[in-house]
Amino acid sequence: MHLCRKLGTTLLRSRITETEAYLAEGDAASHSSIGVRPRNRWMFGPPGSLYVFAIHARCCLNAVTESEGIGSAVLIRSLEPLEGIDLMKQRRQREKIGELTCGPARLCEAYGIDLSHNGLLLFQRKQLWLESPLEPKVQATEHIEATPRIGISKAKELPLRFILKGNSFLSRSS
DNA sequence: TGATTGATGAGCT
DNA sequence: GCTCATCAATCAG
Repeated sequence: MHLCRKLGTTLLRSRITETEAYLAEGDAASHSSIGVRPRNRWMFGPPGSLYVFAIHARCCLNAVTESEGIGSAVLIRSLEPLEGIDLMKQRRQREKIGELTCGPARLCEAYGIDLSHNGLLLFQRKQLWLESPLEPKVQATEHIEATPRIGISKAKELPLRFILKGNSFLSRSS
């Protein structure tokens, strides 16, 4: 899918290349595992809403997946920039395209996403939304692969990170 | 070898 | 329990 963002008069569009799933049950790494708290309450919102959390003075973006009250979401970890690249460079203070949106906190900075976007509904297509591209979603040289998640200390073994293998816009090389 | 990043964890209430 | 930014890991030069 493409992640689209209206920022002033500029349209940002990028292809999602890497995500991680965080489950409602049996997942110690999931923020929802401790129950509803002020910090994580947006993770229990309706499907298609946003859960944005702050970590190390930065933000990370999740899309809530399950029904309201369940507490399951997908962390967007990396993007391949397609449109609005100049604005992303400006926001990130970086010239290299590979440093704009590769990494969960990087893409939030490039897209201007912060805690104020918590609860935003993706399907309302206002500030932030998803679009299904017309061209093939996965190129012939790519395929989706599941790997263990990155940067967590609990439930490391679960294969809940999904990458577009063959695409260079991932949060980590390999 | 220096910079950047980050589903944490120390410290305070 | 909540706030808020460390420093280890990883990557770029």
